[in-house]
Amino acid sequence: MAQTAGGPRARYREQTRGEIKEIALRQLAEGGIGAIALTRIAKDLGLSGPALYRYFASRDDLLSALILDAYDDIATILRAAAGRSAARPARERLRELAGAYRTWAVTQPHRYLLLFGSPLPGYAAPPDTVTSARAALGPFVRIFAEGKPAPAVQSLVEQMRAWAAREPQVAAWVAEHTTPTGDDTAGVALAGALQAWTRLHGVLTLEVEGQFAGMGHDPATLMETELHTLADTFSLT
Amino acid sequence: MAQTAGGPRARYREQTRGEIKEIALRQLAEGGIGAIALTRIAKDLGLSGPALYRYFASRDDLLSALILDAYDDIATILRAAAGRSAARPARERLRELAGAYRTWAVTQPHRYLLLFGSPLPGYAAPPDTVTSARAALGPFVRIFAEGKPAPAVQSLVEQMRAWAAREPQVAAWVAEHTTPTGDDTAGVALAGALQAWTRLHGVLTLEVEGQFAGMGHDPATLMETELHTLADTFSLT
DNA sequence: GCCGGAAGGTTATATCGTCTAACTTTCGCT
DNA sequence: AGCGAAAGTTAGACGATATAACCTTCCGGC
Repeated sequence: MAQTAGGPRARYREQTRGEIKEIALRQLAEGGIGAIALTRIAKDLGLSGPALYRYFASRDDLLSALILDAYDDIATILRAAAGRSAARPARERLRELAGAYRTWAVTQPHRYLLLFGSPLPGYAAPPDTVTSARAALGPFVRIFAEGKPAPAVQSLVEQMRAWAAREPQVAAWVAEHTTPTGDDTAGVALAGALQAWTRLHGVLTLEVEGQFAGMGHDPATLMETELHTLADTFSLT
Repeated sequence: MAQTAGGPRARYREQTRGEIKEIALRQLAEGGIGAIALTRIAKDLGLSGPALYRYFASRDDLLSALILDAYDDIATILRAAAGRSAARPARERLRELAGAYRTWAVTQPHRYLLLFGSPLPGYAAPPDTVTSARAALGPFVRIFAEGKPAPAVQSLVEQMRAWAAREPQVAAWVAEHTTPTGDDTAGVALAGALQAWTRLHGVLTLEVEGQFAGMGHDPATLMETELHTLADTFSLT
């Protein structure tokens, strides 16, 4: 986080915001999103009621902050996983990334659900989340840039190629993570990353929500199978 | 639904329960799960407040009913899709099933999220949901029973085979949907169905939650790609 | 050093939601 | 005809979000 310099007032403010978020995360872990209650946070802090509104304009505002933090967190651990395995073959890098992602998700399921569970009633994701989500996906893009996609995924590759061609920001984002080798690198890289992300979520949301309860498989095995076959589809080394 | 015979009292009761659920679905469609409020339902019905508790013991009780209805609904449309395409090759049957499933989800996203969005605070899924979920998956099991899985999915197939061997109910459920041809039909069928379900959810939850907003692809294409490659993995005809 | 004003905190209150308690009314059934 | 359960009512406890109106602390410029 930034240094939060400024006067002592600003520093105190930032610290209090931090404490509030901390307690909110505890409530989240204990009872899910619905259990995050400003009044109870206030009580925990020894404050009373409306004082919290000095720090967060509304409950949604607090939740937004938690969501942004979580995205940042994920981006960080994924960057770390990517760095840790940078020298290894693409398949293993994918495995490492996915493993880090899954660990994050299953060790703090409520936080994962905060990001990917049902969107809140009237809640509209702040535009920053798109940026953050992209940052998180970056490492996946890099991996699939080297892929040679099977015919079955061709139309998806084509759509992604067109997307990158249409929006310069996207092309720039891809370029940031790849050293372009061929012509439609961007399309392949984006398609692979999208599929990887989608498959991870397929497994993880079901696992984290407990929908696999009573089914005789190890979710980790399912996830690895999903990524294994994806790596095959893109002929990853 | 059953004839709900019995006295006129029972019939009236059942009808009122139906109206309550109807209004609840409307609120769900308009504002998500959080927008379902017993008091407002009561107002809509011209009743006042606590009267609803004669029909549903609690808000969670009402939600449970909605969830069960939704599962039944899905099972029904999937059965229909399976019947509609019974004579066609496995790949096309998969496509038909997935299409029906996706249509259901995207035309009533809130209802889909009711089933697969974040679980409610203290809500524990009634055991019936497991039954219902299994019923919904049945048609997928049938399709993959004919598959010849690639080596990449072997460990998953093995786990599912062991599961069926361990729990007679599961074996019976599989047998109900297949005409066993080989030895480990059950393992293959279950693994394929599980993967199909997982992939569908990966795409659909992201789509329905709007997480694909601003990404340059058609979710339908992504879904078809995902299933196409799965069909390849299982060498479906 | 001092004092003006913003930031932090308070209590009171409106509103809305779930759910219980206690009472009354309706109406099917014997 | 009338018993009794089902259906409905009002009153109210409780907890949550959020606003209003009002003190209090203390940073910072002069």
